[in-house]
Amino acid sequence: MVVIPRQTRQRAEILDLLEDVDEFRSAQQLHEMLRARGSSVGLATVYRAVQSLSEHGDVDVLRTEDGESVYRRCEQRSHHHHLVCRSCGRTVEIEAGQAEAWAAQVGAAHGFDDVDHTIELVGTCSTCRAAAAS
Amino acid sequence: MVVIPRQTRQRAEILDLLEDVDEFRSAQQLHEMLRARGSSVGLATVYRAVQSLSEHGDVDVLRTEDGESVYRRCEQRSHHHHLVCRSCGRTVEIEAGQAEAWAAQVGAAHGFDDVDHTIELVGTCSTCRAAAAS
DNA sequence: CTCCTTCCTGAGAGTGGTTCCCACTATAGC
DNA sequence: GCTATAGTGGGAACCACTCTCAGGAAGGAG
Repeated sequence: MVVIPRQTRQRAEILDLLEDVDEFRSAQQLHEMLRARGSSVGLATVYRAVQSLSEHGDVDVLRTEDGESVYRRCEQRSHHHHLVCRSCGRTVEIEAGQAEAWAAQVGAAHGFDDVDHTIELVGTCSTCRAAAAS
Repeated sequence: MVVIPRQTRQRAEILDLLEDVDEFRSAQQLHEMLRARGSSVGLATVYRAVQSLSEHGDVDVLRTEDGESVYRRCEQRSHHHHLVCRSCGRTVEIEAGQAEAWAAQVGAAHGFDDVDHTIELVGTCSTCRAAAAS
């Protein structure tokens, strides 16, 4: 019942690009980067690709403060969370076992089942802090 | 330097409505509810009101899964988090001291400053679970 | 109470991210 | 190769949200 996406030039190029990028990027940014690389992929195709990739767990999705979806290919394929620099976008993948245990416990205490959690951290990384101080 | 918004019929009606509503609601939903009540307030005004209210900490904002902003007047005016039923929208305000301590600690461990956190929980409440089981 | 400044309101136009439509093209199994 | 089928792309459509700007109301000064 699992549908395997067809292997096309476009998907390959998008995956290649994602390998080279370390920060969360929007579909539009990815599209622009592809064009800058000289490859032509339609914007709609980029949207379809990142969407399908995220459904398969191959990329992670975040929503920015202004509602834009941003994507990133993470090292860890298993469930994890992110600590993102609000200035440069540098991203650290973090384990949140402790916070997740707390979430499950709080949910249970209020009689809730199947509790999903959204946990994301945003801060200023040491590099950007040093740059700002100068 | 704090700007106090002028007191108008529209803002009063929106606040009144928010008092009566217990779930997170979008600006558009609030607008519709106002019209249903017989009061006419422009959609733009609803957007402006909830935005200003949220900036003043009088209402809480959440982003739904599809990127829509939803608003709710909470009991606690101090910082807190939410456990929301994915089926009926029932909302419980929760303390997250434990999770916040964890967030600050993780941030510090990676050299990040001014770490903000987004922590929201979604589950199925006992009432909805019972209803689904029947 | 009245005037006047300033802010608020609202209808519609504009914006921007995302999805849809659909004719065309490329993939993968045979 | 051939064919069925899925993917592609450009533009239109969509939708939440914001802006514009002229008219109206709030509230302080006198």
